[in-house]
Amino acid sequence: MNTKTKKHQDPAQAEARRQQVLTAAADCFRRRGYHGAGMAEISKTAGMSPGHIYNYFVNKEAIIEAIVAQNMAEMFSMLSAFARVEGDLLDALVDGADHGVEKNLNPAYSALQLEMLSEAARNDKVAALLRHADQSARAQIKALLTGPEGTLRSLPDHEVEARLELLSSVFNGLLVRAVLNPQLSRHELLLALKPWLRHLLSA
Amino acid sequence: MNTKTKKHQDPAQAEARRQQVLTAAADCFRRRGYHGAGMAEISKTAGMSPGHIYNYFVNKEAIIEAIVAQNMAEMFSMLSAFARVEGDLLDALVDGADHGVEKNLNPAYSALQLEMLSEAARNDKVAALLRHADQSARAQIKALLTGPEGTLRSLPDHEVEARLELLSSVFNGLLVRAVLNPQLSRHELLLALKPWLRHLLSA
Amino acid sequence: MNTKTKKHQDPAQAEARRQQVLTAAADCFRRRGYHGAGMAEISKTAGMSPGHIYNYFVNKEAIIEAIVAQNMAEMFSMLSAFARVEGDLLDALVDGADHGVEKNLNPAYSALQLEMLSEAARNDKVAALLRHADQSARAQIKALLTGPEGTLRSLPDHEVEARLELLSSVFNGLLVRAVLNPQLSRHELLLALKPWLRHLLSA
Amino acid sequence: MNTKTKKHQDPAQAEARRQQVLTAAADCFRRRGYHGAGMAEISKTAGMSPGHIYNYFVNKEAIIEAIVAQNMAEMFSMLSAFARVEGDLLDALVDGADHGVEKNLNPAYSALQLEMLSEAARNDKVAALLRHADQSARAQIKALLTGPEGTLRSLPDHEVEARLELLSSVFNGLLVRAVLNPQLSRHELLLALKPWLRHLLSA
DNA sequence: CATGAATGAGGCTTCATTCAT
DNA sequence: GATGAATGAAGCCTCATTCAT
Repeated sequence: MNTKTKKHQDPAQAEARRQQVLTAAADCFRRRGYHGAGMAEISKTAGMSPGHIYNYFVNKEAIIEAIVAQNMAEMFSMLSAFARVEGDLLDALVDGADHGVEKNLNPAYSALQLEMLSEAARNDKVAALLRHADQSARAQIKALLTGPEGTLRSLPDHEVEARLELLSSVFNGLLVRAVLNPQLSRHELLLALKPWLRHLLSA
Repeated sequence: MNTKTKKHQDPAQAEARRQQVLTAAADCFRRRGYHGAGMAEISKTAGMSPGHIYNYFVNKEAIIEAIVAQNMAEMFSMLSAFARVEGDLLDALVDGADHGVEKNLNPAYSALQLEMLSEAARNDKVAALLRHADQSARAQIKALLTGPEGTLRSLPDHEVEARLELLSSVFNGLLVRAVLNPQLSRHELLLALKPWLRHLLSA
Repeated sequence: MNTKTKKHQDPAQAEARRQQVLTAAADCFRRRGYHGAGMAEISKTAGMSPGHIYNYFVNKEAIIEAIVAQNMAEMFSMLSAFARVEGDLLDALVDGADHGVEKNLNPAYSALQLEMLSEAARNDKVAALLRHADQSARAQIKALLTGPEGTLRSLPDHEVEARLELLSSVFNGLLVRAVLNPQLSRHELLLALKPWLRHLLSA
Repeated sequence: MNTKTKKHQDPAQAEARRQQVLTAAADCFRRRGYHGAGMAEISKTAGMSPGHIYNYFVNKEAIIEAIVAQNMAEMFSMLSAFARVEGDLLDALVDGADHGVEKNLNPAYSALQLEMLSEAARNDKVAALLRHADQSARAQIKALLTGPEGTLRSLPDHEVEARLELLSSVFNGLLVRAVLNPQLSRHELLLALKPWLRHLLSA
């Protein structure tokens, strides 16, 4: 519903402009934080006037909401890929860890994600979006693991839930690790992570 | 060096005042976030005038730095307790998970911690403090686990490091889970967490 | 001179467009006030693009000026009607009070009129137009009343002027009453007004 | 309730500051209109920083509301004076016309009043205040005129109401006359007004 | 003629910080 | 030590106006 606040004559170009703003804003939020980044800076980064941004977003808040929504969509499509995987699901998931670690440890990604998380503490809309994204992601993985060929199909629900929570916790934790230990070696972490992951995702 | 920027006549009372501010500020930051909390609110919560706060802190920034430093000290003393534990260290650590989960899932704690983490992304001083705290904590646990009676004393260093990193990641991740899944059942999480923890901390 | 700042190919259509804008603008000014109404809203109401309005008016200010000028013309033609009246002039004037009361108490008319009056306090052009309109109107009535068959033809000029001023005052005051007492009963007001009016317009 | 948004240590000085702002704002509103006057100009006129104004008024709107309220109070106390008059009430009222004419024809007073009236068209709070003031004023006069010694005590209510409405209309109309005919001679107007007034206020 | 995307100055308001008392 | 009145820079946002198409 946010995507079409105003009707634009050329929706394609309008969408491009919207993206310009989102990209610029994400960049600014990473560098200065949500509160630290001013609309002036965002507009300069986006290569457009401050006033014009308001043709695409009603608010500064609407911008971070759109970024959250976009992140949500990306994660969704990433997870959907597993549903279409050929061969062993478990292997695919464990192999996917490489990508997950890389992504979450990326300082830019981590910074923006933490920014949104702390904004969630005082902005209910952002919180709701993030929670919805998280819940959907967990639901998707759960469906895979408890489906007809899922490795956890025989486990009681609460056990599955707890494991997913643990899984989420580790990957979410990497966002924090990216800040607290930037030198962290991805390689050695994965060496310890993968066996545990395989264990966690098996009955 | 921050503690004594100016000489106070009665250092004891001065320290008490400082604490008043820190407690009040931490409270406000939790509720409103670092940027959301104003000096006016902090000063009212602390029961002192806004102007007076500047006798103890040069900046609003200096306040959050002091809070970070304080958190560091607390974590330190908590970990030190394990060094003095009687009986099996592994049992003690695994049992300590209850407390760790409870603490990190606490919304107020989580909110403040995330606030500091995202502040770290753009405030080097805060980042340095947090990293130092994190490193010290890991070093302390590492010392316990690789000491003469440590369960991991026979493992290669990089393996120990990776496991500690994983351990940190899970607990740090709980800060995020507190936001994304506030209904999360501590009990069931612990049921899944403890066996894994025991495994991680054993050779 | 405002009407033809730029040459338009088809003057007839140009004039129609101008009217579209004036009608739309008057409507918006009534509902939102001069400052409250934006060019965007006016252009939408007028069914034309914001940019295009500037082909007919150099300014937003020019629009309200044109509205004032138009009002002036309307009042002129209304008063001219009395000059052509058959039968007793006094009766015609007193009967005209119905229409005058109705018009001035109309909230939409009153709102726009007050808007223009307060704009006049700081916009000399608007002030000049309004004064010219007022003066012309009074001159017209004066001519009627002091003409060969006028009821006031024997009174000294200053007395006539004072009575006209009083007359104007009452009707102008209705604009204010429309705001301050919207429930005001036209009927009962007229009952008290008409005798006085007849008295005022007789020697 | 507006008077005490925040507690001030020295209420006397606080009230003085409030008055400074009100006086300055009324001045600016007269010269530039409510929308035309910026907080910057008001603050400069009031001899205080823009930010500080917000210690006394939550809003720009609250300022005009306070001005309206103040006007209301003034009118109240003026009318109350008639209640305590010795001698003939009718004479007192008719004599009071001098003051009423002088006041309403004053360009500064008229400008501000018209500003508030047109603001009332789109600001319900302002409208409510103005209507309340007007109603109270009429009620006060009505009480005098229909009291035990009132000249209109024998008239039916609707007749009294209509006459008061007419009375209000004439004086309100002077606000408009001040704009439309600034040269208007007070003296000659009064000559025509007073007899009519005496007639209107007698049975 | 007509559009509407784009501009950017300026408006209201907040808030960390200072300083006279 | 302690206050809180006062500051003013900076933030978000609006809107009259322009101009490429």
